[in-house]
Amino acid sequence: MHKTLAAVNDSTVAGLGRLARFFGFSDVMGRLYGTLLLNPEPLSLDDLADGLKISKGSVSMNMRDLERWGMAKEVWMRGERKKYYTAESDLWQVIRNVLGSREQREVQVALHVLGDSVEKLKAAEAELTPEERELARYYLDRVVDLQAFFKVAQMALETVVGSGESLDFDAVTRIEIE
Amino acid sequence: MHKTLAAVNDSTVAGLGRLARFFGFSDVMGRLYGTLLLNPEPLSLDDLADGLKISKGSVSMNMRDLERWGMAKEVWMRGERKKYYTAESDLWQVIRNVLGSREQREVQVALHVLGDSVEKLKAAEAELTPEERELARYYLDRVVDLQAFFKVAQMALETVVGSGESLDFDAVTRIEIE
DNA sequence: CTCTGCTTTCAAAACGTTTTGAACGCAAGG
DNA sequence: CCTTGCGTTCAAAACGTTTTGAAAGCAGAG
Repeated sequence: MHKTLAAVNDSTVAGLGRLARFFGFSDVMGRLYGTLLLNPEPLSLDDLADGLKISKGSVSMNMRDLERWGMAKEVWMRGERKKYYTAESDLWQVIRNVLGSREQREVQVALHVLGDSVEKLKAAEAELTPEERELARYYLDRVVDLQAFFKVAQMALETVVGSGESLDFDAVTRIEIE
Repeated sequence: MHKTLAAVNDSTVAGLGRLARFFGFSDVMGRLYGTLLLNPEPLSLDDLADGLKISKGSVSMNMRDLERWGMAKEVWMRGERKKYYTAESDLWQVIRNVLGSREQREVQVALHVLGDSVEKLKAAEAELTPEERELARYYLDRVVDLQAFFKVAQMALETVVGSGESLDFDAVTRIEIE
């Protein structure tokens, strides 16, 4: 393959590895996704293992995860006994999958815990000594601050996750903040 | 201390540990920050080491990081030889520090690499075989998609980082894809 | 049913990160 | 000066995660 193509392939695959790490996935998942993304044709487990120089076992496990997250799909090649995969190439769909089913849950949990804290602090007020009561108020201020942060996060996530079904990438480059 | 206060303290400190991890910091950093956040008075290294049951060496190193990130400040207590710290309690300030100096750089780098790829692909076109040329076009499409994603991220970051005292939430939800 | 070629599993090994604590450095007080 | 009480450093140990490869599983073909 021409060296320019190889270089672009390498940096893209490596970059998606980084991105995967950033989102809390394994590096390998990102690299597998990148490899699939840059291949017009579906690839088999062996193709992927060879291409990335990792064991087949690892490919097998990571591909399962990629499928679970809606980042890759299995493709049936007629007359073939191997499994073939392609990348889900709609990046926004991938982002929505991840944010929707993982980050949103995290934020919900955090808000729930913080809400609990607020309730507990208020409920306990009666049985506190004056000193403790002062500290409780201090806690309350801090907990409310944290709640504010998570509420913003929640809304931001809802905005992204709830955005239109299919997104036109050419249009994205013309994004504007009012 | 009253058990309610202790419980709220525990869950908040643990939660901030999680949050720190999410943002790519160590768990300990988050817990130290949480401990400081919930203490009206500054704490010494020993206080922190005792409170979190970790070694003084670890506290020392992690506090340095917290300071670097603008998440905690040293406080001079007159007549004391110990170092005392308080948390930077303006959460938005903390968020802006982190996003501004770390995430934004990451995104810049990514955009730069992708821009390079686009250039290289275009420049190499002349010397490619017809097959390679087709693949190059395919690569270009994918790289442009990734660029679009990072541009959105860049704008979102700019919105948050460039916001004033308190984040104008409407601005976040108005990052729109046309 | 058996063989064949592929996928999946999982325990062990490799690897990377975090934590510790002892040694060191440093500054203030005597 | 020395001593004392801190903070910092860093190598070693503990710990956690990822990768591997051999073995087991499974499905289709004959």
